[in-house]
Amino acid sequence: MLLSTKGDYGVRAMIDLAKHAGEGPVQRSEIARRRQIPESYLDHLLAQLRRAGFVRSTRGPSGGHELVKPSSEISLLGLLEALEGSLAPLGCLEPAAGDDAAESICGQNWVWQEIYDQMRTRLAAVSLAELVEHEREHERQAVITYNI
Amino acid sequence: MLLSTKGDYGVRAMIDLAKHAGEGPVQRSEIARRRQIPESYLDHLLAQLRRAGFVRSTRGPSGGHELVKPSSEISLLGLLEALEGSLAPLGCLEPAAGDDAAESICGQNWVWQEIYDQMRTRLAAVSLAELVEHEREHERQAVITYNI
DNA sequence: TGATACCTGAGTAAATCACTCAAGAACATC
DNA sequence: GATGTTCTTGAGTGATTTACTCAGGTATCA
Ligand code: FES
Ligand code: FES
Repeated sequence: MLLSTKGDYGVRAMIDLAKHAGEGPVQRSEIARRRQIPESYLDHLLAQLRRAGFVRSTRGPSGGHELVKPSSEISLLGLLEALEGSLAPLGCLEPAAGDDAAESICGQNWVWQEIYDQMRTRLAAVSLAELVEHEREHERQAVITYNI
Repeated sequence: MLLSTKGDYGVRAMIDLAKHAGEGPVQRSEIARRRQIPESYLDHLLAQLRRAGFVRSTRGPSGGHELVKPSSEISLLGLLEALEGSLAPLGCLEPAAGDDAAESICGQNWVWQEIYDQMRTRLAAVSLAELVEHEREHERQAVITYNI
């Protein structure tokens, strides 16, 4: 598995923040409840997101977290790489300082390089705003189904 | 990282076998040396590949391993899935019996489903024979470079 | 029968994962 | 300025996975 809970939870949290953007700070306890994330674990993820410059936070009563940039300017790629580090499917694909000796010994390198590039391109093209929109659409569908 | 050394070593070994197909059994010690794989570890990988039906082996002096099918009929996808299990980048994408409740709670599901499908399609389209051919090409290039 | 090679399962050190806990620092309100 | 709320940080932990090794066994050939 390429993504750990870190990436998954982190994106969930960001979707939540994006959904409530402009309504003032959102508290971690609310995010945790709504998105089913252990609260004490979410702490660390929010800290990481803040250090990465995606989120700003205020302390004290009625404090919480909010997005720094508009959600349309945040790509899924940027988010996930901030949370997970490199998304490379293989160690030898990481840009880890001139260690391309592996290619000569291992013949599947090029296929994975292709796949990795495609993956990154796709992830870069998806914005947080799009994820929120998708979720809203999904909710509408659910309501319609329920009403029938 | 999606792939562990298991998948990497396993494919390396298979490339080696494909390269020497038709020349009788290849010994694990040779594979290990040529492909830089710990020999005692390779044992387990070859056993797994045999159980998965990719390789047949003969014991005793001048024994070893050889491919069961022609290398053109072995896809990289089949190989890797036999070695690594599912290649799903996220737990919730595994076909693990009607657990699609995750989609309703997590909004990035669909993007990864797309990426996963593309990845599998690409991997299915690459055969072991192609990997060998690529490696041969690479060797030729290296020789030319060396000669200049 | 003995040398050669594969086969198998147990074991293991190190790393990573998915958290929890506890102490602290900033902030708002009364 | 005391109090309670909320974020902040680091340390610690059990479970799991990774990447192996090792010891003993089995089949085959000469
Ligand atoms: S070492 Fe990179 S693909 Fe094998
Ligand atoms: S739970 Fe599957 S993408 Fe988040």
